[in-house]
Amino acid sequence: MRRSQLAGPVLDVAPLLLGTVLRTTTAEGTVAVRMTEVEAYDGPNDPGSHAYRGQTPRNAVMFGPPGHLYVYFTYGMHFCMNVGVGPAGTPSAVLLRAGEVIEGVDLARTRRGNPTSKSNRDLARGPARLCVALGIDREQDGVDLLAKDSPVRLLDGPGFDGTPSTGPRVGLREAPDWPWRFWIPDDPTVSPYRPHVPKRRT
DNA sequence: TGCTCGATATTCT
DNA sequence: GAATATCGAGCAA
Repeated sequence: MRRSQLAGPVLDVAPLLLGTVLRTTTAEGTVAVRMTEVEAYDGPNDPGSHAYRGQTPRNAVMFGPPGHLYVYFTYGMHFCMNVGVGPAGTPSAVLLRAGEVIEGVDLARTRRGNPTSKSNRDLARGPARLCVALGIDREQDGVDLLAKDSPVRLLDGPGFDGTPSTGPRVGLREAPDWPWRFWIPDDPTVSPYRPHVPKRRT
């Protein structure tokens, strides 16, 4: 993966990220994940995007140059991670939804809090789980994924060679029918589809 | 197996 | 005040 590739239209870039390897290195050790599921968010044209209503302190990274990490905190409890794509000033991003842990499995299991009873496929199955397994939080917001000394790196690699499956994005209120979710067909680490359900108050 | 519910940052109304 | 790009514990059937 090169930065020039990430500068393209988000719907072209999103499937390219399938099968690529993301590696984090911290004092605890190294964890690497092969991406199996992503979603595209097309900045100002997409009512489901955090950037749809303009720049805020939280989403500022999406407005910068491509190849930087956008991390946000949601539901009072969870982190999710995106790769900023498109040229600077275009706030498009690809949400990383799921992956397969291929390096540092023991550390990932420890971070997920259950070293024995969960199978490996659940370690990074879902965007919040992916962040936990990789040790991602707001500290990593804005890091350059293509810099050699970065704590979070998108590695150069072949990526997924086949035809990705597509479908509606998960859990969105706005534009739930746009098929901007991409995943590797038949991969067991792809997260289950959950439609948006409005929260009920008492 | 399939539901309801809580955790509470950030943004929007 | 209310909704949200979520997850998993706890409970009913």
